[in-house]
Amino acid sequence: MTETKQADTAAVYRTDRYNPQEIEPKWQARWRDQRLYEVDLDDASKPRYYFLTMYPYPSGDLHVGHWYAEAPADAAARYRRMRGYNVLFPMGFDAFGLPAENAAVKAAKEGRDVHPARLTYERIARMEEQFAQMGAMFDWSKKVVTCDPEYYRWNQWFFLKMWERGLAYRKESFVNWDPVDQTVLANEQVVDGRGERSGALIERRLMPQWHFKITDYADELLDFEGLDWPERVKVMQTNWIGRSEGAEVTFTSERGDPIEVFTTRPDTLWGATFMVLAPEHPLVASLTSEDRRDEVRAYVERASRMTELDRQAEGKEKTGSFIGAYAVNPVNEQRIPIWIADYVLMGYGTGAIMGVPAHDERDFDFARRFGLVITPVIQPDGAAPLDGATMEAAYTGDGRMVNSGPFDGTPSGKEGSLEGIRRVIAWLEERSIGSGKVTYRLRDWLISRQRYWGTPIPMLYCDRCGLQPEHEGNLPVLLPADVAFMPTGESPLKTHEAFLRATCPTCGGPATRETDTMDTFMDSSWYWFRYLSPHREDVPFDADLAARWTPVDTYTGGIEHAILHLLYARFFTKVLRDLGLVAIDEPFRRLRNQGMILGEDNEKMSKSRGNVVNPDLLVAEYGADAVRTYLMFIGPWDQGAPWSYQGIEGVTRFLGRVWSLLLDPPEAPAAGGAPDAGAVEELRRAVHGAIRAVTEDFEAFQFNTAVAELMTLQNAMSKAKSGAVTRTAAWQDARRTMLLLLAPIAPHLCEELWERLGFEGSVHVQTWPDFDPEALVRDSIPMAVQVNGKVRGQIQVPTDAAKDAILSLARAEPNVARYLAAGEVQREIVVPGKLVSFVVR
RNA sequence: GCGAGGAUGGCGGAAUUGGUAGACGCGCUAGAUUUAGGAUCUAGUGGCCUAGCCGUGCGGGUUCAAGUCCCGCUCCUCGCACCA
Repeated sequence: MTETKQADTAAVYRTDRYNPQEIEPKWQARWRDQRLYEVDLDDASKPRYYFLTMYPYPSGDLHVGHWYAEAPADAAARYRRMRGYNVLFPMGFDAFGLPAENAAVKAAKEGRDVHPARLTYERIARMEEQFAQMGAMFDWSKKVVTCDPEYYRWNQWFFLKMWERGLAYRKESFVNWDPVDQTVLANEQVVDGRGERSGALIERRLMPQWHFKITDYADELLDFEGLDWPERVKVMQTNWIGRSEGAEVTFTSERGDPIEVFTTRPDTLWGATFMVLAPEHPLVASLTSEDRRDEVRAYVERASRMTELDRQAEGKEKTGSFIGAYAVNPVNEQRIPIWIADYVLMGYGTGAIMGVPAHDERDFDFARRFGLVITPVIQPDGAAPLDGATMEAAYTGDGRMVNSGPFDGTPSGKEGSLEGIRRVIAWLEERSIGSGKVTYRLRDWLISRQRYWGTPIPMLYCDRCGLQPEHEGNLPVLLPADVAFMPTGESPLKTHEAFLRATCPTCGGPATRETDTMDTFMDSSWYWFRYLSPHREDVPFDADLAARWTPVDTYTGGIEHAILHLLYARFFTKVLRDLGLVAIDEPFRRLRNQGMILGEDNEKMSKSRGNVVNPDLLVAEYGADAVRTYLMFIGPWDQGAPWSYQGIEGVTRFLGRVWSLLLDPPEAPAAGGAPDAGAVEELRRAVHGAIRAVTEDFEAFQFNTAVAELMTLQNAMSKAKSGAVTRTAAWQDARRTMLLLLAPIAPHLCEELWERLGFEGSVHVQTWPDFDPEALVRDSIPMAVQVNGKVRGQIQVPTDAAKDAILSLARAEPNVARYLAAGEVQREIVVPGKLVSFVVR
């Protein structure tokens, strides 16, 4: 009888080493079958928490970067759920976009037929399988796929609403043309003069394009009040919006044409000795004198042909051309020459500037290059009077106004006193020659793309009625499936007869459909609302659910979206608010960015370098839990780190140790078998210390130290483990706590152990443990003793008895005892667990 | 140039309000086990001229006490950059 029982016990415990390949698929299937992660959005019994991670583009393969983005986020979401929240953690796919279309074009070149839709849905299916391997708690019942007509019809619907409000408009303008991808790009998508995706040199072209009026919201977008966002993201957006305050002043050509300029230094108006217009400025042609015509035309043409990169490559070396005309400076009636130069940009301010070489570095360079007059009008205090003929650089600092008519002597500048600037603006306004003005670097969002694989813009061209919006009832304007991709890369919509043919919603006559599609950033500007009701056909999203579930509590994703996506998403949320669809101003309350995983060689992973780490192989080799744990342990999440195979071996060992630590039968009890009270106390302390530390780490997104704490707990438990200790309640508590704390990180392992140890239910629906502060208090702790900064020894100190500490010290340190006796101790500083210092005279 | 962040062992990285720097892991060393290797376990591991001294990029400062605070530098990463 006894023998049988022992054999049974052994059978339970003898497993078996930790084998993730066996347990992980089992639990993934069970969680799916039990619908463990489906969220009831109407459950009001618990506080709501919306945890969102940026949805991926369906490239067809989950790489380590996806794991790095999603696995720690999943752990954080699981933690939040264990804290008692009803957590929504959805996932979807950003499914429109160029790669799929380019694949189709490439196939067409090779005589094969590949449709982007088929390709995209295949890739999505494959990536969903890979996502399942991660063991994440995504609620797939809320899945959003942006190339589904049920999704993109709402892009079209929003577009129409924005059209009605004047927030969407079509305008001919200079645009960034990507000759490789055969489409225009938003300013945000041009990096160093090259296309963000293709890397091709961007050309400037004048084309009619669709825009969203994001500039209407520039000021509001500068306000990050109440947002818990990384500083650098806020700074990047602020710089991008580029607000500057100044004045708009009207100069006049000799002939009488008004020429507006923008300046941030109206206090330097008296120092304007020339004007510069952008080469594209509309007045250039008419103002240019006969004798300068050829040269000016040549300059304009050269500038227009230049790519953005060429313009930048010119560096500080200024070029320009005098146009043979003069303007009158309205403040002092001075006659000044008008030039054109490409350092003046048509797209910023008014496309024209006043040249104040004495107080602007660029104007100074330009004046020096072309021998123009330099007249100082700001005199720095306590310096020799500035002389335009001998100045070696522009003076951009503060000083007193000189040579400035009624303002002479006024303190002025950007740094200290703004008095001069303020008074000059008031003076300009009185005389109606200028006014205070705020200018932004931000341009309107160019949303049209000359591509097929995107949301068709629901607009029509009618010969009789002109530009007309499609009827709401006719939405969605479907992308035709039967298209032939041309090797040229040109959008097949342009030649698709059935798509082009439409009926004018106003006159009923024939009309032609717009063939441009929308930027895919449109799709990602509102997808988190759609997760709440992904299949509603009557509204883009359930307003009631949106009211309860948004703004998103925590949003995570890559820093590369600091400007593009995040700025558009904020803009769009404000538009939705103004359309009366939501009541919030900001979409994401808390934002956290993960860094990048580099190859083992500390370089960016790339096929050509051969340093790519394949997560599928990692899962096969180490298991998903090990991959998750390692990615969380590898370093601070926002920083990223180089991959290390030795590193993942380390966490694999840790998980294996947890496995055998919790399952293996204890050694035979020592003689007598009474547990050592000190050891039990030490174990309790380790357990509660871990609860406190891991909790804090999860709150702060410090996953690396959370894992480190659990390793420390494992070490403490291994040390404490003995036959006697394992019979105590403290050991039971330690086992349970270890599983609860580790569950968000290594969900499969913990679920398996939870079951094997006979605990109730699923570990993932348990409540996160609280730590007991009492458990952390030591009755006696070692302290270093420091006197006037020198460590003089170590003593055991009862925490609640500073007096005793002094007495102990007095015994240990004769010198201090002497001071004490002499009453010379000024104060003592006792820091529990740290050290004791004494300050003596 | 402007803005943000950073510099800590052989490596990745830890260090509430200033309180015994180097947690945790990797690597390394020794031992146990093993026919051997691997795996696993145990102990050790900042440096040095080792009763002690020196150590957190450099130079000053504040403090009983500085990786942490202040002043002045150097270097690195990222973002923006002729924006008037």
